[in-house]
Amino acid sequence: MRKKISLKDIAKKVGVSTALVSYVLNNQKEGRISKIVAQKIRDTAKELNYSTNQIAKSLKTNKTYTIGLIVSDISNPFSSSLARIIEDEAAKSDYTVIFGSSDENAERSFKLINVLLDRQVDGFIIAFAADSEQQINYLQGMEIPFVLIDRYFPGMNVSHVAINNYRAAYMAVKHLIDNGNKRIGMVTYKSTLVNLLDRKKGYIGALSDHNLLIEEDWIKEVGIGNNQEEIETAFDQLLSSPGKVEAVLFGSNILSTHGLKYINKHHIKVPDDLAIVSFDQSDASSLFYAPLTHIKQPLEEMGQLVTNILLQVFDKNREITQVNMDTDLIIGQSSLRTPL
Amino acid sequence: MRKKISLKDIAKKVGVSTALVSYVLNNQKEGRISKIVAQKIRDTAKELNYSTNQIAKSLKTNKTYTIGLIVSDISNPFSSSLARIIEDEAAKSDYTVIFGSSDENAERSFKLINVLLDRQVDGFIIAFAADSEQQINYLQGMEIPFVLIDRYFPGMNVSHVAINNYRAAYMAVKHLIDNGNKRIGMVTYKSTLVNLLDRKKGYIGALSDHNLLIEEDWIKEVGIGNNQEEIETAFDQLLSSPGKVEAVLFGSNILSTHGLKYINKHHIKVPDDLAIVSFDQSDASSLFYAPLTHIKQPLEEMGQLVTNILLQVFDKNREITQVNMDTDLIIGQSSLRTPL
DNA sequence: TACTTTTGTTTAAACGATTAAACAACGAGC
DNA sequence: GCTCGTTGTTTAATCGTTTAAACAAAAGTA
Repeated sequence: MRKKISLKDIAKKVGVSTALVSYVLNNQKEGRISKIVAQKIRDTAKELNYSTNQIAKSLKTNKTYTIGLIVSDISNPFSSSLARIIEDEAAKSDYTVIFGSSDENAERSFKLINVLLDRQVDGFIIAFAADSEQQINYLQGMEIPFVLIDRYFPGMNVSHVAINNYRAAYMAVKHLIDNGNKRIGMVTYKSTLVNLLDRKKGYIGALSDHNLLIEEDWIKEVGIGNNQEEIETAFDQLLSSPGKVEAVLFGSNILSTHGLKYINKHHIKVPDDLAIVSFDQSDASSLFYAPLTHIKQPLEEMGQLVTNILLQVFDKNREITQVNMDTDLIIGQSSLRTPL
Repeated sequence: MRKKISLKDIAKKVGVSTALVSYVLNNQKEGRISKIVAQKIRDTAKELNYSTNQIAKSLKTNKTYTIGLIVSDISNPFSSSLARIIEDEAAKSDYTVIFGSSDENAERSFKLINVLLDRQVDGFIIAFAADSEQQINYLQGMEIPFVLIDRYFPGMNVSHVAINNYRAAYMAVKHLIDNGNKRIGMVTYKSTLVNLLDRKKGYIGALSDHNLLIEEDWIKEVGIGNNQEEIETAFDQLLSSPGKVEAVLFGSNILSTHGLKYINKHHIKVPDDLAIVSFDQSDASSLFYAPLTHIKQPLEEMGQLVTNILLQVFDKNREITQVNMDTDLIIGQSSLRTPL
């Protein structure tokens, strides 16, 4: 790689000190610098196509204008959509984003954090895996700014942006109940992540408030690196009489995609044989014959908010902000049983 | 943010110079350094939880171990899958990835490149937008390593990893022809990108080699920031008699997703009323009632290869490597017309 | 005229690492 | 005892910026 033009090069060409060049190019000491020299410096900078070496600048200023983003898996649409929103929002304030995928693995996430710390990121936006409390303590110990996205850890005094999972699940199940379903199951992840537990609680809460049966067997939990197979057995069980469910709530878009595949394969009639509501949708669901009723997360707002909270922390606003946004329930055919 | 431990801190604590600490921690001057002191330095480094300030190291060594990745849109599954593969492959060699989305816009891409250059990335992996020849010249002028992914520009002496688009389209259309289709349309992007033009050429080549009609009106080109609407009118035209097509080739997974939505909405019978083949699939297509026949790009190999080519260039292997990989045609129901 | 201020610019240290070169102490060889 | 080579460590420059402080010259004030 050809060597880049430095302040020194400009200084030499104009015949001044690098300090003066730096002052001019950063618009500092305005009024103290002769207009003629300033203009000459600016012209030469442009002529030589100068641009700052951010590495050097960062070393001096201890600021990299870089945000570390740790998601579960960047190839997952939820993560990548978020990444795009964060990228755009960060760019507005001249920040760039370095990312890494943790695969819901606390150890991997810890490694990533350290790699990014060595690179002196100014702060983090993190979707922590389960059991990451000590990583939170670690980051707090270093006093490095960070904001959680999607996930939250009760009892930990940390900023986060997520949705109101209890309410979302509650509304979804209530909707199913309102539409005549009584035997309602849920397919979710086996996980100790509080956002997922809240979804389960919301599901149970709605059933309980409406005096409906809560059956252990109707809550199916699959592994996080979930495979179609696990979903298949879960469904085999949910749909086998006796104890067959009439409706099911999916805990994520990936789960519902797998579920819909099963449903397609076994020619189950939605919503008449089985009513469905899901957390999030995917491109996939738009192709399902019965448009999917789903909980819609305000991803755009969430991504922008989480970025801006982090930027505010950079500006020394050290308050803790914990936001659990409300979601909309988008009603499609998949949950609207044909009246008899 | 709490100040990080530096070499100086270790040096002071152990009572040696920073140089010695640096040598020890980098395993240099082995055999020259007393084992006792070396051990003491290592212990203290661990005790103080030292880790390198990459920014300082980069400034001195002029190497950031960072790869700039410019994709069309990180929230698009093709890009994000690729990003994940590149992330993993780069991590194996201790590189991190900074990304940006160009939105197929050459100007945006140019800005991104400069932002990443200021951050001293060691090289780029880029899916250039159309009309980016001068950006290629720009990068070559600075002698900064870069490799193109997915896209290529004939006549430019640049490394790239992509697929053999002509062959892929040719095989897809041949498959349709072999299955009895004669009136075959194509839905693609309006673009001067050579990879897309090659797809069109492959489509035309196959038709021509089999002495089939090539109708201008059967090639529908939609804008890149494509919307469902454009696809709808394209399909309205393709499927209106006279001149109705029997089969269609989609130029990308996004296009086919939109197309499948249309097909669902209008209750078109696939493959009997319309046979379909697509470039790439998505989660979406797996939910379509007729499993989608599609051209499968070897994304994993491509991502790994492009990363490794770049890493090789870093190691002063300055050869140009241009790879157009072969694709597989995955045959599903969507193209297999029921024999009469 | 002799000061203080203002204006315009330079000096030099610093950020945290790397690394060639210098240096000191010691043992070996003759 | 003198030189030389080896071993172990330090010195100091450097990467490209930033920035407080110093400085010099010109302008203002009394």
